[in-house]
Amino acid sequence: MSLQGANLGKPINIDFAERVDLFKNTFVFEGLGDDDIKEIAGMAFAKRFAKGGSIFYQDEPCEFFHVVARGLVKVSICSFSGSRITYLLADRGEPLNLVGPFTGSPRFISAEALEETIVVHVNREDFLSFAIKNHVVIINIISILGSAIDSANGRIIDMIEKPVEQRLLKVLYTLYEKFGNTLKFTSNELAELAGTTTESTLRAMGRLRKRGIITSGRGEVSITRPAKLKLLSDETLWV
Amino acid sequence: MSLQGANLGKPINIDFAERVDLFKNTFVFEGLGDDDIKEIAGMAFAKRFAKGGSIFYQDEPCEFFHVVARGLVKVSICSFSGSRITYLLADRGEPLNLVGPFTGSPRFISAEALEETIVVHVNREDFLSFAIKNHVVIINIISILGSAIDSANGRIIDMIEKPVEQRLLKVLYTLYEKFGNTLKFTSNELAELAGTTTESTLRAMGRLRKRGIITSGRGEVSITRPAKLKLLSDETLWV
DNA sequence: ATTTGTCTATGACGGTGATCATATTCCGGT
DNA sequence: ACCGGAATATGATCACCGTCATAGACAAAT
Repeated sequence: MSLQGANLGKPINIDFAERVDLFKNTFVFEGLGDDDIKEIAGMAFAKRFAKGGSIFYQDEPCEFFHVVARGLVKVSICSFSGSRITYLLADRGEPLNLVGPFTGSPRFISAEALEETIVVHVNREDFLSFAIKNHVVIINIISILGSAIDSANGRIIDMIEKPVEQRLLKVLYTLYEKFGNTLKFTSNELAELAGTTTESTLRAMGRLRKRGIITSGRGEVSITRPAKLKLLSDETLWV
Repeated sequence: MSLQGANLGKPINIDFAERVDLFKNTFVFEGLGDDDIKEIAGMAFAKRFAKGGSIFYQDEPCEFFHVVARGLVKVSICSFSGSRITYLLADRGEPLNLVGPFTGSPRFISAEALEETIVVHVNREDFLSFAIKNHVVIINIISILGSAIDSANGRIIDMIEKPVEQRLLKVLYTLYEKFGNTLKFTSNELAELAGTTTESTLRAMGRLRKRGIITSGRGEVSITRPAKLKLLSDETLWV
């Protein structure tokens, strides 16, 4: 159980060239010239987080713009009563917080490393003035936020009209497209994506196993019939 | 039943001064100087829509930035199977589409006038270059989008952990804060906000009526005990 | 005045899935 | 090597709520 402040991340040095390479693969910066990329890369510094480490916590004011350089980060939102949904699974090149840098105010999300992870930070104000100077960045951010809103609304509709099993299929197919055949997630993590309980996820997975669509072991699921999966889950999420 | 293109809205003239006044009350433009407000107001023109009229329809590419000048507009998203959730109830000063102008691409939302309504339009490109020139606008937009994302995620969690009645309480309290004691909405419209069916909404309303929290008539609900309502629905939505 | 459609209202039914409980397996830490 | 915690697995229960059906009230239209 990762207590707040338990794993704050250790500063770590990564090459300027490596940071440039990272930002060239970051969608938010797509459309920028090399010089601009270098400018923002020059302001960035990195931290390393162990599995389970907390990159930021809900209700903390936003100080940095974060981009994952290596590893995998789960961004999730948790209710008072304890239910939690994960909202983004960010790997290399994906930012963790697009809104925070603009408002500075805390939001109800927290970010946790799902494996050994390196996250690159840029000071909020630096990122802000850089974004404002470079319109492309703004447009990219707004279009990503638009997708996020669409996705969230889609999930609401799915909660209304789709049974657990179909939501899980959608989750699995989305993850398959992003991470490939072998998905290193626990049933609990999948449940947080599908908006259901661990038990229901386990039961649904049992059925999918019987139908030969997946195999599963402790902390991992393998897609054996992607084509069938695709067929069954017509749409995908944005995760 | 409003068929596509049935009510496209009639061009209508409204004073320059009136447009300026509108934009001064539009949160997206908060922080702008008078001259800037006048500049964007100069580019705006208005249309009138009858009750039930369609301001824009899903899958249409975005051509304009829209702001409600008078009346009330329901922005909603509809699934293939027909379930629909309403995502925004916009009255005077509220924009209908913040993302569209930046991407230009169609999104899965549609906007319908709930009463006699006047909507002010600005050409997408005009609005875009204006926003980019004026950083405050960008920051305002991004912070609104952030709220929208938070709200949508909150609704997902509510779908998981709150029963219909509590979701309805939240909807009613939110509407009460925005529109006052008398809410001119049908049970079906409330259902689309609470993420449930018309029948379940009607049943829940019956219970609230028995508890003396509301009274209701055809197409309208009145809040008789706001304090109790507030107490029961600890949080509010962003609608 | 009659009709038509929308909105409200309520009953009956049945399934889904959350909750609680228990058992077993697997992995990591000491 | 042992122990403890986490993850998987599965059963039993039951309330919520979606679906279908029916009926009446009200408003607007012809």
